[in-house]
Amino acid sequence: MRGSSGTEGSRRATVTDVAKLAGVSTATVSRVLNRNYPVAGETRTRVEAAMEQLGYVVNAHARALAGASGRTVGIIVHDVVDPFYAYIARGVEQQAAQGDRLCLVCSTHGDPKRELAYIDLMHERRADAVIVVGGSVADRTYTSELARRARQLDEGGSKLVLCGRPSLGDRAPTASVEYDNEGGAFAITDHLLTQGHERILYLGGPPNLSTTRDRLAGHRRALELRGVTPDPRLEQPGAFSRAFGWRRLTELLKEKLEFTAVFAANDIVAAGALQALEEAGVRVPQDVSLVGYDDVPVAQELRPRLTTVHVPLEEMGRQAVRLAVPPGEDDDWREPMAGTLRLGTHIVVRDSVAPREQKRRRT
Amino acid sequence: MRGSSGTEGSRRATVTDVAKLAGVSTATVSRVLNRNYPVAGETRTRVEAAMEQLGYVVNAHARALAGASGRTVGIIVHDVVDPFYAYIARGVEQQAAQGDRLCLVCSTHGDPKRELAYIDLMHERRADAVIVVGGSVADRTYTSELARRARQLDEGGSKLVLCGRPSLGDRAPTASVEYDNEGGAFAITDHLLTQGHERILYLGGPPNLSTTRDRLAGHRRALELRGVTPDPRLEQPGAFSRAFGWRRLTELLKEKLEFTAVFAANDIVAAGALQALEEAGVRVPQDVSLVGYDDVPVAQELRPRLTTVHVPLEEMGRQAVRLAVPPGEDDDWREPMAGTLRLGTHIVVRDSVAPREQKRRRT
DNA sequence: ATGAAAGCGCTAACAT
DNA sequence: ATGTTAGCGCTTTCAT
Repeated sequence: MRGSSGTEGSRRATVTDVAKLAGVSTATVSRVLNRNYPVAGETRTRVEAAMEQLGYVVNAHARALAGASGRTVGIIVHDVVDPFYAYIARGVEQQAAQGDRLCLVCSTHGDPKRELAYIDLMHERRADAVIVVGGSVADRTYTSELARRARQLDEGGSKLVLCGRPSLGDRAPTASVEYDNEGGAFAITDHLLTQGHERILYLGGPPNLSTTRDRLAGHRRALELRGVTPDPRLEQPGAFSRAFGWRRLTELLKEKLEFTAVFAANDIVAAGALQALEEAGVRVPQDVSLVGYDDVPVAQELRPRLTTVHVPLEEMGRQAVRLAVPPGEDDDWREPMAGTLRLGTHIVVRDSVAPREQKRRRT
Repeated sequence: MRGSSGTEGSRRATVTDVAKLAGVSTATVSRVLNRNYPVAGETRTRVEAAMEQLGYVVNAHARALAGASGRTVGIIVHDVVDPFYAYIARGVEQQAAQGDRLCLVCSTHGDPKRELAYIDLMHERRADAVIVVGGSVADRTYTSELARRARQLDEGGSKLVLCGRPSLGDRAPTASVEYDNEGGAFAITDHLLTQGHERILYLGGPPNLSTTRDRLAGHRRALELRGVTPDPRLEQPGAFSRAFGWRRLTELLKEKLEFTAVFAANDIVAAGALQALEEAGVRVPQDVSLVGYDDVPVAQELRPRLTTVHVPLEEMGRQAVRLAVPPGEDDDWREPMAGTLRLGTHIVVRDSVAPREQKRRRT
């Protein structure tokens, strides 16, 4: 077998090779490639045969350099295996594919520096859009760096899209897809309140992340509205991980902190919390009620099935792409959609919440 | 704010602009960009200042066209939200990032035609490696199309990597990372057999997929070795979805099919099966034992916690990249690793299997 | 240490 | 309908 490792023999075929073999000009080859211009049927056949014979594969770099779009959208997440991000990524990918685009995907693992670096990398690739997903840290220099990139991208005709985080305001030309994070938190805390719970432990989520701040804000607003005085001990942010949920709650249980319900910052944290409760012999929901956030599939696998807030993850991903690139099949340049979008959330009631009255073991 | 939408005003800055502003040649700009060649400190500073001032962002397409690698690896999965693929993707991404590469990711949703089309798209992008993940269908023309692409890629100095599927043999120049699929299935069926189960229902997995065939093969081998006659009614492939697991098992239960254990084709199917069992009032593991495959996180959330086969997903992803591109930090061209790799699997015993003797409700 | 110039493979005017 | 040609933005000999 030939060419078993790159450096020898047959160079890749180019339009010139194809043109030569087919006895036409490179322009003609380009035309059959792009089906944009009339080409005689017989010529087309000849060119296609030549391509086939040469195993010709068009060079997207050359094409992009010559003026065409790179047909790429970039997406930057914390972690591709986290279902929150995975579902958004799925929406992005789906919508991108519909516009005949490929996705560049990368993970920052929560490091804002990496996020900025990846934006640059994607800009270098001339992505049509760069979508940064998930909460952002509240940090002056980070924010202004981000804004700077938004401007750079925009000047080059690309778009920075914020997905699931607050807009940068008019400080920068971005599109953004948000969801009613605060509202969802309000609603589910209210749900707990309605069931008679007042000592609600808020557990998990990086304290500096916009996501956490918004959820916490909704939580507090609900508390206030019912005249429940917030207890700082009951606010225990930390991380968005199962391990954190388990560990912190285990400690808290050991410390005999009093609460009748747990509001986990997301479903993953809830899974960890549930394990901690289970191990401590605390029954859910009879002894303690538990809710999560996001409504990712694991919520349905937990026992009891988790009451949580549904977030339209996949839809957010799709909209993020729509906001930045023309949705049509072909290359038509009808302007992309609006500049900012806010999707709704709603609570999904399952089996992890019970009225406070049923409890016996805790206050 | 300027340039709010592409088509107007300031074109993107190029090396030429930078060179002009810094009062040097484009060659010099290129040199400071790549840090490959000596450049006077003072010159470098001046060039960097110019870049900063112009908001210069190098064009990766031009760079790639001029001969550099595109620093991209492509990965093709069935679905990015399926944890089996997500974890492999994570490994790929991680290893790619280590080599300073970005990942192109796309989903076929199980359609081989799309898979082939995506390979082409990635080839057009001149990806250093194209990694196709997951089982493959047994289809003559598909296989030869795949082989053809492997050859094309190889001639161009890229590599097609098969991850989690059988190699194409010497029909084509590919690298491949497999895992002991058959062995894992053998082991877990044997585990069931050891507990006294003989009527084991194999549930789920597309029948035409290599993954299913291998798992089923291991399952049958274990059965044979113990002299258990296989009952065709007990082999119920179908799909790799929770919905399938639930639906099919619900039907089977209704038909009073007799079995004392269920071997779900993967953990997701197991989740569906567990729900069906639960709804039918069948206790797991007292009445029926249940096992899965893959050992993805949901296995630990199910109640009872699922006994399953661990597959080194992330590691597979990492190795897939190593096989195709030089692992080093920098561009050194020490040859990539071996051509084919087979990783081990092992069973993880949790709480979803009990000895047959304990049962009362079913034979 | 730096500059000049020749491409890399393709597309898009502009001719014919 | 098809051919000619001039770039796109960068890297890279080859000079100096």
